Amino acid sequence: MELKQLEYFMTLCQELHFTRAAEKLGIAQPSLSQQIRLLEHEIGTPLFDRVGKRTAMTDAGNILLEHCYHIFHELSQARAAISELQGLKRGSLKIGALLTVVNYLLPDTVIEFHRSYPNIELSILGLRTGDIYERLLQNELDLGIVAQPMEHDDLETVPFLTQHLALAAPIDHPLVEQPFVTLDVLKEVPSILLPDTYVLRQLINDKCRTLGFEPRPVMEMTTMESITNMVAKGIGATILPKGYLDCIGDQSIQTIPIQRPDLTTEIAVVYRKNKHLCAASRVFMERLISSVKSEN
DNA sequence: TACGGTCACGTGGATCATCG
DNA sequence: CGATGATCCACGTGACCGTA
Repeated sequence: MELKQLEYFMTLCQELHFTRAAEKLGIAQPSLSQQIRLLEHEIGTPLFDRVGKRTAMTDAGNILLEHCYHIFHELSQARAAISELQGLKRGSLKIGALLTVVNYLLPDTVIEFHRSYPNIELSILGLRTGDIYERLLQNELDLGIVAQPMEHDDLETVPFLTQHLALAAPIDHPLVEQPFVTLDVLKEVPSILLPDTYVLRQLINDKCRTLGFEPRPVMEMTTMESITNMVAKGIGATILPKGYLDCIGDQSIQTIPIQRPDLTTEIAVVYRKNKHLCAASRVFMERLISSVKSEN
């Protein structure tokens, strides 16, 4: 059964005359007869009584007509809903972002986006890099925000920020007098770091290895918030994104730049190549990138 | 990407049935 | 019996699909 046949059927119901209905539809009369016959064949019962030259609707025809009104109404509703979606009036947007960027990189963009498009349902999930890639590939996320993006055939990557890492030490620590530190500092100072399943920690490990040592933190914790709490309490120092440290502005913590080597991570938006990038995803991505660029 | 086969659909003419 | 309208049938056209 095709929509075209239902359209022909509805016109014939209005006219109850094959020739006039065909003229109204802009087709030849035999075509109309043929399509109505196909429809009747598919349904398995006559929709019209042909009594001589008179055409009248059967009970089955009346029932189908009633349903046709619903079908075409639903269709017009669907068209309206889709056009609203394209106009960002409704819909949903699911973003998976690294825990290390959720707290300080996204809030401004999220707030601004929500104010502009309050009817878009926004989900921001703090996830680890591997989970972000996995969920993107399973179509569970619209956008992913990752550090140190990897190449993947099915994923598009848009780098938008080079994030500098810095040492965070308790305010009364002797190191805070120095204008900068080198990574060797991790050899002497007790440190609190993310576990080595985290991209940020892997980066620190790699850089330390090039300097000929392995970092030995006194404590490992999975959230940046808990790590900075420990630093503020004087347990040790840590290495975290400078942007995050500036953002929390904890008075009991001093941020010291790291030099030789510079420690940076590339932050990127990632999305599926073959998936239609909806208007909400596109707008969010553009706003995030422009907000980060205006701050740097 | 070009080509050929298949299929669905529309058209026009012929035919049939019915009405006045 | 002529006018009108529905159906049948052959044919043309375009879309789609598989293949080289």
